[in-house]
Amino acid sequence: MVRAPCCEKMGLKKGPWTPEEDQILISYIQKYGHGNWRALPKQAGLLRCGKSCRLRWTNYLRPDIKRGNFSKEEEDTIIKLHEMLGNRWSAIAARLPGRTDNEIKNVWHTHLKKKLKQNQPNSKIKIQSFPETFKCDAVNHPTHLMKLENQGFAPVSPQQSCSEFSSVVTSENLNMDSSVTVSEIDESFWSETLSSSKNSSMPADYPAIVTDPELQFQCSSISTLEPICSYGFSNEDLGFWYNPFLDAGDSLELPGY
DNA sequence: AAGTTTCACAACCGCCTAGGC
DNA sequence: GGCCTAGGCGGTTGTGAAACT
Repeated sequence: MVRAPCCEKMGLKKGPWTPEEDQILISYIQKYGHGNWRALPKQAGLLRCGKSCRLRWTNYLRPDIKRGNFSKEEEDTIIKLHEMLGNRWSAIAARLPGRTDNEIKNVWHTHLKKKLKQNQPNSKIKIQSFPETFKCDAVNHPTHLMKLENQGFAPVSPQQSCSEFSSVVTSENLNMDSSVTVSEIDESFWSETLSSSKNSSMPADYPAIVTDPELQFQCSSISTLEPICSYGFSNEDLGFWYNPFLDAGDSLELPGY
């Protein structure tokens, strides 16, 4: 692919936008829309590349953008969504009306990452009861790229057959309020897990716990899940755990979300 | 008060993907 | 099917402001 010449070589301007440039862009888009970003700057009389115009509009000038500091609620939402989705800023922004991916990315790197480090030295989730109602305090776990280990609970791993997995997940050695250590795993875990579950002993209708985009938890079956990236599954962007005690369609309570 | 460092955030860069031809 | 382009995304950088020495 032939890369387009950079802005400077084309004699186009870079760097911070002036109020005059902003006004030209706003007026043009209000009048004609932004069907073709590449052609827009020329037609509007701006010495900018289309990409720069698109970024300025989507990140700063759009009328539906919420300016100002993030509220506590918004910060909490970002933290929770980041646990589920990782650095998928646009997916996170889609769930925060009026906020842009760039803004969320910045607030994450400048505030929230530090805040999390200070507040959460240990990565643990708490199992409150199991298996009648699966409850967990998910506030502290870092991302959904994790493996639940020991104390009688583990997600399915590529090496485990269905029966082996069932035997691992028992409630007998789980006490109320017992904790489960969480460790991060590499991205191949989920893709391997999916291929393993599809290839072998995992029944197609094996129940899974699925987090949906609205942060509601529900059960589904593995047959309805599709990989969307190396570490997630679903039609959209979901994390999941297996729980053989649940049937597809069951609902669960997961405080903290 | 002046110089230096740190912080916050806007903007850019380069890669990827979808879609048209 | 291959090429090309536009748009979208996440990572990174640049720069002005604030805090610190």
